[in-house]
Amino acid sequence: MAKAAGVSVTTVSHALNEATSFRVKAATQQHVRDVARDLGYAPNKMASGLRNQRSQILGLVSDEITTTPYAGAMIRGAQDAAYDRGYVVMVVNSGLDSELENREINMLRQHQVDGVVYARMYHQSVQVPAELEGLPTVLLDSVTDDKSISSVIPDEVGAAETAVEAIIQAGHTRIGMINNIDDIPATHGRREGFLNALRRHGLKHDPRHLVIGQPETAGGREAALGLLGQPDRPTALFCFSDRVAMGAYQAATALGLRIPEDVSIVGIDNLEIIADALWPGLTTVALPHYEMGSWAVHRILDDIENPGVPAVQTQLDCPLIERGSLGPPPS
Amino acid sequence: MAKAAGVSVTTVSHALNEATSFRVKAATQQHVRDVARDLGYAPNKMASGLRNQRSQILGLVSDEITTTPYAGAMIRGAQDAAYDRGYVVMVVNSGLDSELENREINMLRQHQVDGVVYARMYHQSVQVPAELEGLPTVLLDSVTDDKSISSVIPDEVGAAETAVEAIIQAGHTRIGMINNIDDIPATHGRREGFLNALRRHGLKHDPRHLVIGQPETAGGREAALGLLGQPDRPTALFCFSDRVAMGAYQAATALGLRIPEDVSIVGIDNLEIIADALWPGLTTVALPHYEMGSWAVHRILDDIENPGVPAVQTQLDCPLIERGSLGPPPS
DNA sequence: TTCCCTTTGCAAAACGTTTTGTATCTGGTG
DNA sequence: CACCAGATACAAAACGTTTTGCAAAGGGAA
Repeated sequence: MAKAAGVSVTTVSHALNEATSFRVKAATQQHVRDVARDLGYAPNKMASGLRNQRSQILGLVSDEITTTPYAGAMIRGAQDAAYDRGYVVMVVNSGLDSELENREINMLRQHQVDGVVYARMYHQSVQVPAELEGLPTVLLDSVTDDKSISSVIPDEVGAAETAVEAIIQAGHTRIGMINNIDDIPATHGRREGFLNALRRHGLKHDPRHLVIGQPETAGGREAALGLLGQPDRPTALFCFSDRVAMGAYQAATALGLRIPEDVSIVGIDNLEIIADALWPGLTTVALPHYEMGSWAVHRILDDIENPGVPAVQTQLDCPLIERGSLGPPPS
Repeated sequence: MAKAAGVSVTTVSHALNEATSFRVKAATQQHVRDVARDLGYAPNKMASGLRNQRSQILGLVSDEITTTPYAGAMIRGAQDAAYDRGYVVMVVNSGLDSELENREINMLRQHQVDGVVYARMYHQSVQVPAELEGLPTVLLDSVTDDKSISSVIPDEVGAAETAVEAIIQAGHTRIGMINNIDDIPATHGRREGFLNALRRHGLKHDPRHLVIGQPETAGGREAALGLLGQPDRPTALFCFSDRVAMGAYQAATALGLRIPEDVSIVGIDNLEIIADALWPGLTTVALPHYEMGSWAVHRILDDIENPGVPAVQTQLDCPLIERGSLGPPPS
């Protein structure tokens, strides 16, 4: 490249780097750039990274990427954000094998990643592996006790409030909830949001209308069969997730109840492949996977470019996505 | 590191690299390794990559990663394979914007990736971008005219044959198919497999029982409503995809038909989130996304380590996954 | 003309490896 | 004792950048 343009490598570097281009005559700069374009020349990041002690690579380590459809949105959010700021993302996933996870983090370190996004596929509390010590780290869809580490999660309470507010606005007063049986943040947050919304509108909470089940379709089906089988059944069901809501659909169908004429159903996730496929479409609250991925990367780059900015724990909003499963209560 | 062990960097390199360790006394080698372990030292891949002209990084460029749940399995298959062979994967995706795609490929080049897996999220025919010229490339879930490029796709014909064979084994003779309306390889391959299986068993093909629709749940629902509404309705339905099959479930339910007692349904995809959630579970043929991702990476590494091996176009088998939607025909 | 300042370009060092060539030491052989 | 071969360790070069310091050239003022 240098010889092609007939100048020294120094000059090439100066000409190509905005910051130092004052060191070279405008005409020379133009010439160098022209030659570079003609040759399809682009600087070798391994060399510049070596010299600058900065690889412009971010690591993304996640757990089970396979079985969940959320992974795509998070990874894409992260990758888009990285691209916008001139970085690139190395993805690594290790299932639940922490031995493997450590070795993979070690590989990322060998590649001199400038920071790591430590992601979970559903909101949970984690222990940051010691291997990440000393590397800028941001938690994605997870939190930890150490408040010096930034994190981003969905606003679980707010999500549930949004869903239940919409149900109340539609006119319902007997509202049931099918919650998750697992002891995870989403379970508690969504329960709290559900109760908040009821309280805010002075609606009495009937404990028999709040049931728990396995957070899959089968669990939702069973729970909904119980809930909708009662004589004073709820006229609307707020479901822990879209998969649970799908079970509620099945239960309603089995009981001969039409949606939303006889019973309204609202979920959480906005899992398009399910929410769009149900008939009628499922009104639900979206979890901001893309946005969280993007936020995490921006945060880590802020940290890298400006070390020492204080850590922040964020919750992102969850918007209501209306399809057709929420209507007025039967009269 | 060198000074910590009290030897030269040369010796460190030789001691740590299996291949050249004969150059150093066994005792010294052990000592160097001990010190390295204590220090948590690991060689800088940017430096070794620069020296070796080999980054040990693979690029994975894909289209819409967001909206499809297949992405996770393909990426994980690729990443696992890469890890096993000491490589790491940079993921990049560009939607349908080929301008952006080119810039992202360019970034991969700057990072000196040793090869690129060019992936699509559903089986299709592609044009390999000129930017990849000169880089080892393998197509994942896609093919192109250029036979010098290796590729891996699902065996569409075989997948359909597997599904329809199973239906025939269960005793059905009047079998319908809901195919995709789009002109893509999967459409043609699955149609061919359907007809092959019928022919092989001497079953007459009734053209009215082969219909097409949008490849989503709504399309499947409409098509199935038509198919199952006829007096001489098929006793089993082979659906283009699991999403279409879900529509068929809805149609069957609407018509008061039980699955599988009144009508059997078989899909393609093994999209767990749907196939597991349907009630009863959907018997379907799995598309080997994980395996394809893995195959693509192994292929590209074979090519890198042993340049000049001839290209190969592969089709991977698609196994039947039995759940509960296939039974004997009503008597 | 002389001096000095500014502009423009280059040489050299450094980043952390790997590899090649060479020096030193050891021990065995003639 | 002299010599040589093998074993072992090190120095130096190279990979492709960025950055710093320096030199050459150009131009203005005295």
